[in-house]
Amino acid sequence: MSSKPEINSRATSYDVARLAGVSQSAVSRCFKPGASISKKMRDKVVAAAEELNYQPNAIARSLISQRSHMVAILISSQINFYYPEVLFQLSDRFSKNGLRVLLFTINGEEDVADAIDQIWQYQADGVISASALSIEQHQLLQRRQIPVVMFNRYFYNLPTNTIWCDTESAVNEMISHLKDFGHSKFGLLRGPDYSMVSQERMRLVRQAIDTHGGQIVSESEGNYRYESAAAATQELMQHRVKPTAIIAANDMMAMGVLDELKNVMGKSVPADVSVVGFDGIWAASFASYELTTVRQPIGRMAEAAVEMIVDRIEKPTTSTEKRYLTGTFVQGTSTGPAKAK
Amino acid sequence: MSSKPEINSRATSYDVARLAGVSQSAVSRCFKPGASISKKMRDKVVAAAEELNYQPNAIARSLISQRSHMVAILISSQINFYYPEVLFQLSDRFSKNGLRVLLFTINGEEDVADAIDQIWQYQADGVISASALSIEQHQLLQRRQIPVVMFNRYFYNLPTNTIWCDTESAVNEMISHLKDFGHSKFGLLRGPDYSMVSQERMRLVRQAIDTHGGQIVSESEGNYRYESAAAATQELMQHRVKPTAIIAANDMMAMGVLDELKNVMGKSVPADVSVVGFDGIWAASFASYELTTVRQPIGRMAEAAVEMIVDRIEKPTTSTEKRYLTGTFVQGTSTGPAKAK
DNA sequence: TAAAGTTTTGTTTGCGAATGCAAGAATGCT
DNA sequence: AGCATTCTTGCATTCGCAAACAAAACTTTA
Repeated sequence: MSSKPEINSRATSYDVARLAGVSQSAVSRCFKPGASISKKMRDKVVAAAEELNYQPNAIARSLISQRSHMVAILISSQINFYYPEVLFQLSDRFSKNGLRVLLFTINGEEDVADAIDQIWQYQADGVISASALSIEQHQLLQRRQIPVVMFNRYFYNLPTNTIWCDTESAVNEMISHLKDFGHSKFGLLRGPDYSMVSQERMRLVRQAIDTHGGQIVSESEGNYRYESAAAATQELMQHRVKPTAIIAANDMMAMGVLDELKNVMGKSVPADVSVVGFDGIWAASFASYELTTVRQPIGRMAEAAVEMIVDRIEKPTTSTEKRYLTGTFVQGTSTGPAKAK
Repeated sequence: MSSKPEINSRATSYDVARLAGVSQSAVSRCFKPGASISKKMRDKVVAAAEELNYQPNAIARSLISQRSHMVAILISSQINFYYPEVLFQLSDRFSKNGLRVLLFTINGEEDVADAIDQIWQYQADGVISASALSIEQHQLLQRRQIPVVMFNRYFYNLPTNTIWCDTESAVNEMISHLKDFGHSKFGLLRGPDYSMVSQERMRLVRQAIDTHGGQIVSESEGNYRYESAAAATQELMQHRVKPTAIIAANDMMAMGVLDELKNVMGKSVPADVSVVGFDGIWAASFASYELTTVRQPIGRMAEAAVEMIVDRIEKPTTSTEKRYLTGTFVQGTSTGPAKAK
């Protein structure tokens, strides 16, 4: 209340107890929600605590209670607007749930290993992984009994907690939408071949193309990053039969494709070529792009991830679960009628 | 080494000590760099530790050593590509310095207050603030003896540790560049008026315009966000004397201006209007924008911030310091010759 | 009003590692 | 060899709080 310019050394629960004339355990109870304590006692303690500017030491509390109330987030530090969106969504929600975020930005395999050690050392209550994680690393965390939720990651035949975006019907809509515009020659810009997300997206795309008719006239592999799209676009367009629509495995690359087409190759989008992506990142909706895409419900996915990890922390024996949230088809202006031959 | 599918309960230094036939303090010393310990002892301990998969408990270590090796980062969760860039740069560097990042994404005043409490409770060793922080809140942290480094924030007349980008000469270059292109009628899109960054940038812009000649024909205020640029652009362009160049207080808004001009108002950039921004965010370099801008050396600034906070943690009595890193003028294609009248 | 039940409070121990101190081992020096 | 010096090691204590248990205070009920 009053401003205190002087330097306080940190007050402990004993200091508060002494000032309030009660025992240390009373102070502890006063700060533990749901503990049995009388109003009179609480008032006394609170008054003393305020006087001393006391706040419980979370470190000590973590040590004794074996619960740090910290959750680790592993996230790729790759320059891809998708990740920051996920991260901020997760972080906002964790703080609303009374959990602190221990952030690990991942640049490579060795960063993950390091992060896993730190998670263990800091007794993180749980882990959300939105970055590459090997099966071994996942198992290591399991052995250490740390709940893990994979965000848009997956292992076949392994019991993992996963939040996944189901894009099947949206992909169907997307291809149908392109078909309606008269597209039948597609160019595919895949993500890295090891990426399950890319594999799945491309599988659904092929399946939908089979269903609706049309053919894939050229293919290329990118690394999900904006920069990788330039060369890939050239490759896709140099094919003898040119695609009239390019399907990129994520928005970031789709933006790169669009930029390469429009600003480097002098093509017009969608008049000459249509472009679609995946993710529904914010930047894809900018007027310069207005991508047609399959949007992940990132907010809801983050929500679900937080719920799931909180459950697993509270009840570690809960069996694993995969939650599929449905992606939605978003029509932008990057798609239009196929150019007449 | 060998794969151990069974569930280990966590080993403590006592377990290791018992297995190695030494005292607990020997184990502790073995894991403390620079402690006095013989090779024979170290080998014994390391062997036992590996056998038990032991890693020191950072929580316990923090409690006794009064050093958590965690640094808090306060960062606005506003949708502005600048922040994620800063955050990832900081995070990557902290992990290289053996510090963990406790992330606080900030949505409003009350989030900051909450974060400050958590920082105190978790005994964070230091704080990097790249979000709004009131003087009172800053002082509270000072009273609690927690080193703070402000990232692109500032208080007049207060001893604070600050990393700041000095854009004076770059702004000069920018205006001179516009002048060379024949621009003399400028539209200013300010950031929020309380923002020191915006104040400073606009001050330098006005000063440079005074120096090089030219006039500000219209002004508007935005909130640094992409969306706020649309209406502001309309406002700027509806003036009786239309600006031939628009100067936005950050790239995010400059991108919005560009999009509004090109994609909504049907203008051409830079043929009809030139646009410039500030920050030098990655997205501003995309082919659809290629903004002319004043780039902050974000990497070096992050580096400096980390260095500074590490110094302050190691030697808390070090006097405060402001470090000004020089921004650079970056010429894109969003600027060109002023349209003949 | 006294016994039984309920709630509140205090006492004590322990979470897991770091560290000052003192004892013990190893080394240097004459 | 004998003594001083340096290096290692173990013992005991400490960090700040939580929680099991015991003791005390307060309610209820017959």
